[in-house]
Amino acid sequence: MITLTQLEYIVAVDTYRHFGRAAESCFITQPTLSMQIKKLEEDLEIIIFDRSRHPLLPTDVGQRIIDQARIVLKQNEEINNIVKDHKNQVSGLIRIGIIPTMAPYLLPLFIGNYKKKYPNIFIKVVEETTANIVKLLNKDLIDVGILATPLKEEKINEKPIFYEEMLIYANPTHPIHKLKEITVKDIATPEIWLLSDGHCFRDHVINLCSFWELLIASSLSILKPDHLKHL
Amino acid sequence: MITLTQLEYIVAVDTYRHFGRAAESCFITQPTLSMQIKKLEEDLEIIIFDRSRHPLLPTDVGQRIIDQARIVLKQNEEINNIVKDHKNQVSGLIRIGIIPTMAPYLLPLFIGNYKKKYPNIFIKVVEETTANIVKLLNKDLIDVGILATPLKEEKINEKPIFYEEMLIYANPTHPIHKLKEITVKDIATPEIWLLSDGHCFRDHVINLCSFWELLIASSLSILKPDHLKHL
DNA sequence: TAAAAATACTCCATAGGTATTTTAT
DNA sequence: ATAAAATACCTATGGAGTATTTTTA
Repeated sequence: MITLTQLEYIVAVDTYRHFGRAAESCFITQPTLSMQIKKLEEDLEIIIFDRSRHPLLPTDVGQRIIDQARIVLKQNEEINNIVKDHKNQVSGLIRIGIIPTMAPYLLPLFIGNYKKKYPNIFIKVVEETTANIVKLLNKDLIDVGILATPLKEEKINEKPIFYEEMLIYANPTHPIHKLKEITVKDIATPEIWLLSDGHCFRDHVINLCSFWELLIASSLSILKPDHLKHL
Repeated sequence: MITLTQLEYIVAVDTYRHFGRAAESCFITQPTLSMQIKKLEEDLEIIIFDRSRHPLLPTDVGQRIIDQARIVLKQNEEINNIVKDHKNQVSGLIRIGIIPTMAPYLLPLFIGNYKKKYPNIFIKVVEETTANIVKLLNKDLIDVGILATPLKEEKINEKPIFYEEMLIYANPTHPIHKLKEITVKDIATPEIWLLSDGHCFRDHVINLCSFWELLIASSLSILKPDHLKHL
């Protein structure tokens, strides 16, 4: 019979791609972890990890099993949430990944109230790039990511929390003020001031330019907390 | 730590509402079952079953936990399906509940092909009334139900497999032949021939009458296998 | 030749059993 | 009085440990 413990162990090995560190993360020794994983593999008559690769890699079936194991564990965690909810003792750690551009404007809007409502929840915030947040989500090293959508990542469930107009700010004397509609060509100029390369909002502007050929706005307005009043 | 075994046990007790029979269904003795359930209740510091009621009943939290436990177990079962799928050895038991009116016409349309494709699957068919099929589904005593929708049961996922016209068959000399549209009043007559009370198709006709006030058909055409060719 | 995973063995916590008592209709 | 669940006690499987060997970049 498969055990939840075994599922935790294969998920840990998948996360760390290293038996020793995975064992440590589960607060057990490496031989114990090896033993349990071997037992699971023998029970299922399936090789889950290819140890010949370095760093080790799950096999194809192994990956499918691990993905399903993550679902089982998440659903099992829900039981504990039901219990805690019933005892009015919602507690635990919530790990939030957020892009640095949003962090100082978004977090103050809810962290305070949230801590007041759930004093036993600890909130850990990591500021990371979009790409890294996606990686951390996929490895279950964070619980939520706050970033600019859409991601089009299969395993990530997106929930828009607000939409933003994109605006262009220009000097009143700038010729752009006379235009009714602003196209890509009108801002394809070195005069434009964007976030530097690597920032997702820059990518969004670039995407808008290349795909839609019609740019309505710049990314800078995102930073205005006024726009977030309804949160 | 909660174990999958414990989840199976509370689900069994919920299903049978009886420790002895639940234990039997899990192939263990009653004291062992009692012990595990007590242990789970102590671990969670929550009473799951109210033993003072006869037959015993889950508490409110208990019911929420049991419902979640069923989800966890189903998701865990998926791991075995992945394994079997990988070994091209899809096997197991599929329990189908079907209303007697449909059974002899629907089942022959797929059972044969299905058994050919998955020779290691055993199919168990029970013919039951709609109400009983719903009960069996909720208790996980069957895997699928085939019946006339809609049920409006919260926990049951409906998937229409085909729609049927409802037709009225009448003697050529009957005055109904002269009507362009047939309303409830036109068939509110003792002449109508319906399935007897308790049959869901009769209920459907009754519902059509009371809610839509316009009846297009009778239930009898359901029985014509010609209508199922596209399956 | 290091670092990582597997193996050998020991130990003890606990799932499961049998026999019996307690509790509730 | 009877059926059902809880309790007491025993057994043995297997999860987890330490020490060591094997494997491979």
